[in-house]
Amino acid sequence: MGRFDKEGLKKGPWTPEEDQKLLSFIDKHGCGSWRALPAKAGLQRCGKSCRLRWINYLRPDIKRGKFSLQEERTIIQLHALLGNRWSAIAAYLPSRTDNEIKNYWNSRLKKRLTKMGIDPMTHKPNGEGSSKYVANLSHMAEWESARLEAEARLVRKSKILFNNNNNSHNYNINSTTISQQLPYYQHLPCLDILKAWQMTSTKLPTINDISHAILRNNSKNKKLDSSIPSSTLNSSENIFTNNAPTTTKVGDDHQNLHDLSTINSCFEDDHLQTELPSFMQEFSGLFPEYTQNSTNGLQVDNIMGSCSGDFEDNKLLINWNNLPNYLVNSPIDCIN
DNA sequence: AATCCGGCCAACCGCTGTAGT
DNA sequence: TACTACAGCGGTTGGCCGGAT
Repeated sequence: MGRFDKEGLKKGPWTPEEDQKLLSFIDKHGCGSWRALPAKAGLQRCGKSCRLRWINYLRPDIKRGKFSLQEERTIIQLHALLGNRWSAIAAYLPSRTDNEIKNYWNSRLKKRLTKMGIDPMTHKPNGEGSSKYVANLSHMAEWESARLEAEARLVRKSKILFNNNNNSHNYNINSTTISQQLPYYQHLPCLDILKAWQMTSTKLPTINDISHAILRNNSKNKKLDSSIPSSTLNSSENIFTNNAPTTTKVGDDHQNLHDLSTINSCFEDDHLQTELPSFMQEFSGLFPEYTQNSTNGLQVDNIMGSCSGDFEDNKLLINWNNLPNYLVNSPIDCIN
C-alpha cells in the first residue's frame, strides 16, 4: 500500500494509523522541527508531508464541510483585493485552510464568476456587468493596499520591539496550540492590538495609545500561564480604553517606563511618524463617500496624535474600520 | 453493468523568503 | 557577506467518487 520515494519515504494518502501517530506525537511534544518530527514520531514520511497533513487536515480547529454564503462572499471579495494570496485570505477565515480556500476557488467560485460574466482574475465584467461590484472593489483595493502597507510597517516595528523585549513572551514550544501554526507576525502584540482596535475602538489610536496598549498586553501576558500564547487577546476587550500614560498601572511601573521609552524611540527612529500622515493625506481625497458623508465615519482630529505636526489641522472623516470586515458585511447583490 | 467524464480535494512539487551560522 | 537549512506558499497533480451515457 502507498507509494515510496527513492529515500524510502512514504507518499500518497495518509492512513488512520499514520494520522494517529502524528496527532499523538504533536499532542505530547508539539511540532517544533518538522524535519525531525517524522523519525521521532515513527513515521516514514518527510517533514513537509507531516506539516501539510497537520495544517490542512489534523489541526483541531479546522472547520470542514460546506462553505457558507458569508464565507463565499468573503473569499470572492478578498480575492479581488489580494489576488491568489491564499494564506492571506485564509487569515480572515480562521477555521479554513489556505488549501481548502484555494480548492474551493478553483473548483467553484472561479467558474461561478465566469458564468456571471466576471473575469475571475481581474474581477471586472467581461461584457456588461455590475458596475457597483467593480466600483466597490477598486475603492477597497486602494484602501486595503494602503492598510497593508501601514500594517507591514507596524509589524516591522513590533518585531523590533518583540526582539528587544523578548523576555516577556515566553511561548511554550511544546504546547499544542493552534496559534503555533500561524505566521510569526500573528504572534506579535502589535497586530493583536490592531485587530482589537479594528473590532472595538471608536477612535483612532495614537502612537501613545499603541505604545501603552503594547505595554498592557505585554504586562498582562507576563501574568498568564506560559502555555497561552500572547496573541490570544480577547477580541471583545478594548485595550485602548486607558490612554493616559500616568494612569497605566499594569505590571512593574519601572519596567513599563523603560518599555515605553523603548517603544517610543522605535517609533521615532525612522520614517513612521512622517510617512503615515502624508500617506493618509494622499488617500484622503480619493473616496468622498468615506471622507465626507459616511454615517459611520469617524472624526479624526489628529491621526498620529502628538507625533504629527503637519497633519494636526486636517480633519478627516474616515471609516477606518477593518476593511475586510467592511467587505464581508457589505452587500454585493450581483454575486448572490 | 460497464465505461466515461467531470468535480472535488488531499497531497505533492518547486520556488521563495528568512533565520541561523 | 555568503552559505545552508528550513518553513511557508502557491501551482499542479493524481486519485476517488458520483452522475451521465
